[in-house]
Amino acid sequence: MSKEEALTPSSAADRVEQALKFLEGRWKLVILFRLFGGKVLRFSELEKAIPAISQKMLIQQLRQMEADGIVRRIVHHQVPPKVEYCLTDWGQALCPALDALLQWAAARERPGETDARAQSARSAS
Amino acid sequence: MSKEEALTPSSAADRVEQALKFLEGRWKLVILFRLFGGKVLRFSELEKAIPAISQKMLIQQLRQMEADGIVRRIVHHQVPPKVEYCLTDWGQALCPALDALLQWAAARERPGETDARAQSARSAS
DNA sequence: CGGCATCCCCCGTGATACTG
DNA sequence: CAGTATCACGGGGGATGCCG
Repeated sequence: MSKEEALTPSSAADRVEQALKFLEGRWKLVILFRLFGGKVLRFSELEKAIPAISQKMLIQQLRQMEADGIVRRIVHHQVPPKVEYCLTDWGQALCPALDALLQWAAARERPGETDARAQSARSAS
Repeated sequence: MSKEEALTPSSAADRVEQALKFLEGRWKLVILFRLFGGKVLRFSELEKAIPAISQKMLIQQLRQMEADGIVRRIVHHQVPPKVEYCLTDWGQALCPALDALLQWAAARERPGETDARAQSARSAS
């Protein structure tokens, strides 16, 4: 739809580059997948869920995504402190993409589904 | 769908992390979007399409993805040399995900479509 | 034209310790 | 428990030059 504003594919790729900026960073996607599906997790839960990440990185990536409007930070004014994270509506909008990525990842180990690896190296004249 | 094999979300996220490895790198996605839709581009065409990337990075990312079986390298034994790149079948399988990402990127500037930004900061008890 | 090698620098990333 | 601060390191990534 809206072919009139479809512009060239190059522009589309160009536009995506902007959006990609928000997902750059070694842990962004990983975290996002943890929050995938509207889950609300505490800081410590995320830490446990992603053992390989350092506290510093977790905070950093979380903060960035918060600033980008992808994740929401919910502070509970209690003691001990309790902070939860979840996707914003815009972040939720990423779910289809995240899901597609999931499909792809799954397909990788389920040959025949997408019948990859069917091509052979061919060198043109 | 397929709730039975949905296992825990954690496992899913875990699996994705593996697949994500293939897409890590500042330029992978950008390049992929350039090849999106089955396009076959020459090395120099990719260079022009992505001015911000250095030749070194372009080669590097391309080679990695080639090794990962995401893109195919077609060498034309001519002079002057001519090398083309395109997605492998598995790479093509990424298109749905890429497209979803495209949708997301577009939605960012088209509020009302996914009605993002409808939430308000809420601090639990 | 396509691609590799080299040099070099910056920042992303990690480990540790400290605060509220 | 959540988050900050500081230090230190490695390699990601840029610029340049040479080769097939």
